[in-house]
Amino acid sequence: MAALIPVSPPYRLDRTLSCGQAFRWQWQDGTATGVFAGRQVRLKQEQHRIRVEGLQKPEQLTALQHYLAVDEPLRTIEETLRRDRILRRILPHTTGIALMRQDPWECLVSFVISAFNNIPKIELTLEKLCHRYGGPFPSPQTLAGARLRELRSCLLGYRAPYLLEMAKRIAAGGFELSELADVPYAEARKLLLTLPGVGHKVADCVLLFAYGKGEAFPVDVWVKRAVERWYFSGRPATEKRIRDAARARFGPLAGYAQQHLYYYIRNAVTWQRGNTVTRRKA
DNA sequence: GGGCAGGTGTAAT
DNA sequence: ATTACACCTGCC
Repeated sequence: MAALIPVSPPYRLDRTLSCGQAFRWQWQDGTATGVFAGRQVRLKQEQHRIRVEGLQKPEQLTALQHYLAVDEPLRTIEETLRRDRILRRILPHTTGIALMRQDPWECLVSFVISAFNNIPKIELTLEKLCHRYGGPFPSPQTLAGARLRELRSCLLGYRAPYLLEMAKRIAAGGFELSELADVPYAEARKLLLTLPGVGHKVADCVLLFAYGKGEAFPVDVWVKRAVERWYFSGRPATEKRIRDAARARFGPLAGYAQQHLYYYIRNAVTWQRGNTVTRRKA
């Protein structure tokens, strides 16, 4: 049984799902496959709507709409971003990206794993975690009861203790993820930084991709390169300087600016080198 | 086979 | 506040 989600331009499902904010959607033949609400789901955009296969209940569809952020005012957002002369040049290649509203716990785990790692292995690790601990995604309680050795067998490497300690703290009620939603960006960031394995970059990813805090500007190696090249005349700049500059320039749309810069520089490199992006085989 | 890959923790300045 | 260095492990 298929359902339809209406979308308005310039929303683009392909760019939204493959701009680095979510790791668990596989894309092939114009269709995205992934897990949502505990079910295998297939998504395909047909002009002004998204065809959804795999969901039964109306409330699951509503939740999916929320997750995909199809209601984001992208037209207005991109219009504002185009006032920046760099983004004005980039946007034709990146238009349609929406910041999703992911589950905070899943997002947190995903990006702790992402540190000093590569994308195929991050995806593989998440798959192994879900497979070994069952469910659509292992809860804090489940991971809190896991054995360190067992976690390591999911390719977590040195990150396994971080995940275990984080899960224990959250499961024991020592850190309430849901409460961060109402906490302002700066304070929520400080709180996230107290978790093991969470540094500036991961904290900003979670604040942006799960809590919708638009001031967040995650600086990874790619965004660093992009900002140095296009905003600092090719001069090296510290991570903090880059973040401060971004917040000053883009304010609450810093996160959107980051997504467009990231998506563009990653793909530009790919285009130059001739389609050598490493994607894990299905 | 050696180096690389979406940073973070730790120690020292 | 800023900087240097080690780090699991699969993959190219």
